[in-house]
Amino acid sequence: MSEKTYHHGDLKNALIRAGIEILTQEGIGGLSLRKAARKAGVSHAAPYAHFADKQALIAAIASDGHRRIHERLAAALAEHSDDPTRLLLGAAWAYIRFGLEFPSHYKVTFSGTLENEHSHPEFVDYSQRNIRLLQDIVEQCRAAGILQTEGIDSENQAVNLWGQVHGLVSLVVQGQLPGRLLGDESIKGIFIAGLRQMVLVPIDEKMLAE
Amino acid sequence: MSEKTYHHGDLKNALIRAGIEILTQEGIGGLSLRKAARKAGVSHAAPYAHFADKQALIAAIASDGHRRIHERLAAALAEHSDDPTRLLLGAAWAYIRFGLEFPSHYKVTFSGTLENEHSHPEFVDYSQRNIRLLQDIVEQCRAAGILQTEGIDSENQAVNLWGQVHGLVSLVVQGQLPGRLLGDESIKGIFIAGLRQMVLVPIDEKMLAE
DNA sequence: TGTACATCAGTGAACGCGCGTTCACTGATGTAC
DNA sequence: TGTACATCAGTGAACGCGCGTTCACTGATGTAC
Repeated sequence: MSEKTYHHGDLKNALIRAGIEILTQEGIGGLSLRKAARKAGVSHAAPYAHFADKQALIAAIASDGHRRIHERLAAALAEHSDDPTRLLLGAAWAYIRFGLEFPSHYKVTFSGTLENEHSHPEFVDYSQRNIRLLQDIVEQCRAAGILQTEGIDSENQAVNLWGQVHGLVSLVVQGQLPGRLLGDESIKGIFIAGLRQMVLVPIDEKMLAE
Repeated sequence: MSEKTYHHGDLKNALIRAGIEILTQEGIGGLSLRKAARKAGVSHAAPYAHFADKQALIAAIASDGHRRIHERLAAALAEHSDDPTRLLLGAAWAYIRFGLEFPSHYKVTFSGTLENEHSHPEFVDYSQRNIRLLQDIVEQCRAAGILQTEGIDSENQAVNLWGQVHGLVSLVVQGQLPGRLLGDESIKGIFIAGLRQMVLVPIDEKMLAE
């Protein structure tokens, strides 16, 4: 993989990876096509063979964020197919952990750096896959009597749940919470306390393994 | 206010207003010190008499966002001092409306465009004033038996509530929700449904006047 | 009331920079025969 | 297996641009006497 050849072979993905690294190290302001090309060991014009413009690279990175979240949610779904309470907790916590581990990637995925979401169908697809997956999870929980079904349909409930978790991650990632609340344990506590109010069965903090 | 004088008189605030306008019209990427100066009718070097650098202008705009939110929350508090249910609904809805009316301003306030939040004490102050105000509201609701008090302290509860509302606004403002869910009425519905799950008394949609 | 002077908000030229994007090109690859 | 050729991913020079920031300056303001 590290031989230098005229043709890179996997430049598109290499640029996405490079972009994510730049994001992680320098934040959103530091991302440029030229820098990504440099990091991938390629001339600054090479990206144009794979991306129409800078926005297209950003769209690819944002889509990749959704894809990674999808992976994690799907893994939770597979692991806890027998226990909806653990499923809900596991999925939400997996989501939160992605945000905390890769704050800059998370921000690009959600913070509107992408200017015209709807002109990047691949981004919209990935995003909607996640909504659907979340709605599946919510429906399993409703069927098992873990979530209220009265006065709210499953789509609304899924959006609310997503909003709650996303909001919490955003506040943390964007430095809006006082420092005292920022530790992993503290965030877990806040998250559990919030979930407890929505869920109809008792929740034990120890259900969040790892 | 519109005579042309050598000394502007209120340039600092004029630049903040200009910045907010640019944000509204062109989004975050369009904001530059030079453009704000142009819009305020002043040479491109003039801003440096009032802001140390570009980040300082961004910090001022973000602080102004928090200030405006504070105004709205305080107004809700004053208006509904006798009815905690309406207070909670009114405050949350006032917050949401600010985000929907001024999406770009909202984004700058919360989306981490500001690089080093903690080196802008004025921003931190404004942000913490809002947390405190929200916590006051939560405490009133707890005392009135409208919010659960078991298993969650008022700070956690305030952060959760904030997270939920902020998350919902963010998803909308950043185009993450399918178009079908984006109307004002639809958002109101989602919001009410979410709140209903957290609040111990019945909520009537009509409580959200306006 | 009038004058001298310190203060400071604004000007405009100049700097260097990295960026996005285009273009004519070249080197490698794979396929038809 | 060998050759001709189309395809296309990559190169490097060049473009124009707006930006952040600095600096020596100038015009207005207000205050001490």
